[in-house]
Amino acid sequence: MQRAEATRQMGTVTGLTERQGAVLEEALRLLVEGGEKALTTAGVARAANCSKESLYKWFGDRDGLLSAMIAYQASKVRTLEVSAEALDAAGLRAHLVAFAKDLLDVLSGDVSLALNRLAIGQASREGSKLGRLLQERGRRPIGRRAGALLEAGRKAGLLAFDDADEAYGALYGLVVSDWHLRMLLGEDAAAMKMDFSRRAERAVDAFLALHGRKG
Amino acid sequence: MQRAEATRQMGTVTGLTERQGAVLEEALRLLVEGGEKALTTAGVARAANCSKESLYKWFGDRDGLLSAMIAYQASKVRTLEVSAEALDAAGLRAHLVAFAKDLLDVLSGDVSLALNRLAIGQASREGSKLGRLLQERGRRPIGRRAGALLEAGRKAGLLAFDDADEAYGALYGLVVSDWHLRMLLGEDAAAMKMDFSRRAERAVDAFLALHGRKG
DNA sequence: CACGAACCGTACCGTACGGTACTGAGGGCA
DNA sequence: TGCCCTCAGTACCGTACGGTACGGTTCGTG
Repeated sequence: MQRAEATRQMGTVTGLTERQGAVLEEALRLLVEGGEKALTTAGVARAANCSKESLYKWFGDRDGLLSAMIAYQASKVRTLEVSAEALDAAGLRAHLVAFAKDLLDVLSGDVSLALNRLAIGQASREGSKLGRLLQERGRRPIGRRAGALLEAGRKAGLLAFDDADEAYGALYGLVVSDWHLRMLLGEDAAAMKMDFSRRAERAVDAFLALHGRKG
Repeated sequence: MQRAEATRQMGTVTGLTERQGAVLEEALRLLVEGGEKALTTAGVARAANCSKESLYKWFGDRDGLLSAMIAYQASKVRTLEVSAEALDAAGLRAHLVAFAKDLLDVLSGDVSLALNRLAIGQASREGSKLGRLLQERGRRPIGRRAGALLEAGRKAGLLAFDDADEAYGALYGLVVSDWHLRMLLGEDAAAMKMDFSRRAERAVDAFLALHGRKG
């Protein structure tokens, strides 16, 4: 029974057993608490009550463990798809504000910050494998959600822009500005976190002033 | 004579001898080439033809060396002050575009990216001492230059905004968007670097559409 | 010339990490 | 019952790094 439970797959996507997911969970906890330096193979094994040998069997080597952590975390964050309902101006604004607030919440999350720091720290060597993984699994889904929303807004005659990527870039910049970098550099996220809603609304209003039709 | 030259101060600000500056230069080169992993005390000593003992005498410990590298690099980047001449609309736009292009150039520079990666990698532990140093020495001078420019634009009746910080945040976001993070994650900067001028102009035009007076 | 300060080169030490090998226990399966 | 597979726990190895100590050299100074 215990054996069967351990072998059962977590989800069809990840290809990990529940046991392995629990190990990755512990690894993420260690990373959030102490940074990359605290993420040693012996430490993960101890924290997760497993042997180093199992770690190497499951994930290959330390880099494999790091990649698995990113993939695992990305698999947990599900971006809700925008409903294709008919949009009016107020609905579009509400959707944009919700998107902006979600974006700020995700970027300021402990795990997100820790994984971004990890990938950035490794970006100089090894062809930035982790960086690409983080981009594909973390950033691109968010961009797709925003892209669909912007496209829907244009189809409904509420937005005007030539290049969807450029419009999304403007929205992203207005929402995030340099906050992400400042949080990555260690500025207290809690102090900045106040009033994400207000910030999201101001940014969306500015974006609509740029790309909204008939104000 | 050679001794006297070695003792001469580089600049009144840094408090470093030329020899020490040359050592930091080599350390920065190593950091840019191989990332933090390549920045070992033995490696710096070998590359700079100095002894590890001297390194520890001059900079205290490894963290002191890292801090000195940031301070040294910041002392080299001098932000040209905006001339307080009378501004017209075209002049303001030109100044803003120049600022935006400088900002993109600085952020995409090899040394800047390497130092940001270094500080971000260390942000989790030690209270992010390097991160704060990088903010104070690197980011704040740039912000002051932009702030002065925006204030001059408002005084000349060319710009309208309530909060200068918020206006600067919008300008920064429109110019940089997520490019800085993507470069930090290892995305090829050279491929993105094309057409910084064009990007700066589009961003400034958007900013002026938001905060410019009489368009 | 003699003394001392600064410094280079190198050898050295303790430690910590990544990765491997071994042992023993528990449970599925015939 | 006996076999086998998996895994936890631990001991082990090689390496690499931060930091320290020492011998030898150069150069300024009295």
